[in-house]
Amino acid sequence: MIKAERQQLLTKHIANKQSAQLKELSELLNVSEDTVRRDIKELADLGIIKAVRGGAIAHSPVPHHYRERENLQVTQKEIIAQKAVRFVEDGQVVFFDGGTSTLAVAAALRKDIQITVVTNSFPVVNILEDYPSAEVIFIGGRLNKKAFTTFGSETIDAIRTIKADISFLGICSIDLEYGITTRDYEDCIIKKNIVANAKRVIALSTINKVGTAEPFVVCSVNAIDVILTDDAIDEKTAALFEEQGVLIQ
Amino acid sequence: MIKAERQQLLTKHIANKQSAQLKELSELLNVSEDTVRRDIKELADLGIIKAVRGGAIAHSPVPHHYRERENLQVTQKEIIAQKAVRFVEDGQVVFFDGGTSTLAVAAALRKDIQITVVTNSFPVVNILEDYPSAEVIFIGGRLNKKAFTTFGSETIDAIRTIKADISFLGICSIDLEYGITTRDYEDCIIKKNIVANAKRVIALSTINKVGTAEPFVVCSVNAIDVILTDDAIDEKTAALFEEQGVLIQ
DNA sequence: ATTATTTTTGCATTAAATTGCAAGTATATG
DNA sequence: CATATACTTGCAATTTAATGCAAAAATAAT
Repeated sequence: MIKAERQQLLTKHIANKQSAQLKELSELLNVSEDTVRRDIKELADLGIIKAVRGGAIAHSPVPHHYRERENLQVTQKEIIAQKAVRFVEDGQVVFFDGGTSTLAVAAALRKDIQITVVTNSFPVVNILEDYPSAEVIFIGGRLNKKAFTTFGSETIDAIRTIKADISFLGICSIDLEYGITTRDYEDCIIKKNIVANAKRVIALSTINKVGTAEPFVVCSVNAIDVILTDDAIDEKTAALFEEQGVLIQ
Repeated sequence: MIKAERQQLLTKHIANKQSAQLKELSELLNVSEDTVRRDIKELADLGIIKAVRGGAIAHSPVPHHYRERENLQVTQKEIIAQKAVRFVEDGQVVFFDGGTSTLAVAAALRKDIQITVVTNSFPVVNILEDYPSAEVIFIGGRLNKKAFTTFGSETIDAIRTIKADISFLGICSIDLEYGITTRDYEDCIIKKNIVANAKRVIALSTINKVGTAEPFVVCSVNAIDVILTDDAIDEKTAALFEEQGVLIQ
């Protein structure tokens, strides 16, 4: 049996049984437990199943709570957030996109800030509940249970009626040639409308997302006003971004 | 059985039974009480269940910060909620007003229910995030940081565009003569529009709210289809309500 | 076809995690 | 206060994971 075939079988088995042990898989696939372990690791790296001690389990369909994922790259996001809050001034209308980067920015705002926040992200609202002087406008729509945001035509319509002073945009991928791109279609449409309706767009991107591209195009690089990253970008690339009229920090 | 599988089982068991003791879990999972204790600790650290002396209990479906007001009348609200869920059927569009009574109803829905929920209440969304088959439409607007709901003209506009099969209305005060009334003006406007746009209005009221009145009038009693209370109402009053075409339970 | 190169696989060794037990400590309950 | 119950801690036995290495298989190059 070829490796790919074996891994397909393994995946299917996990999908049916929800979980499986090394020994059981080793017997089923007629290979050593080491090989099963390696297969599991490969499939887990691709996000297809989840490797656990003793075997593998199916990926949980819905995350328990969005706070779980908040822990990824906390320090990098903190760096970006500190850069970002300097752009926010009292009296402004500020839009927060979904995602953990923008969430970190919201959490980094000083408690007494007097701004109007517009968002379609439930986690952002959770943070800002405790900010007495921040007026919060929530953009309604259909609930995305994975991202904890709203989406759909109502959301789009609402975004179009508000022209924010600053819009913080969480970035999936950004590239000089391809612009800003996302993996998710609905997310792309939302971001497109955010960009189109903001006076100033500030994109938040960890350095490893720079120079990558995804299927759905949000906008070209020159539609962005500022890009904030967690680390210094090499001078050559920085110059190329600045040629496009983008401030990169 | 591998650890991950065992912990999944434990989680499920707690979710069903709401609580469990060490011995019981030890027998169910065929491991020592020490191991159960360690599993509980791990799951508790992830926030999935809550460890207590002697075993574990389910996390309250309502997040902590919403719970301040929940202290009072939990059992009464549970009684109302159990009455309420019987009115909900798969395929319906159901509106949930803000407030703890309606929240209790949302929490009492069975996990696999297939309905479309419309609400302007953040706590309701928090509950329904874990309901895989429930489509959730959130009504946007300005954030009310005390009630954790949205309000304002956008909210009203959105409510007007949706005609729910059932609307659950949390009641401040209800009286045969004065009808349904509230203390808060904005809340009154919201409720007014909910009542005007629902096919069937189910009002939720603890018995002590019957026969009281507040400044702002939502609607007269005959605009309500059903009133659910936590205790039997005296027959004379009940008859008077039923004269107005209201089913009272 | 033959050789070289890469990939895959299984095994041995080492490192790490899990588990149950026991002794001591803390907490509840009458 | 006394007693029972539950919790903590350390430890040893067992299981599982990671790593390096060599043989086998597959693939590419000649």
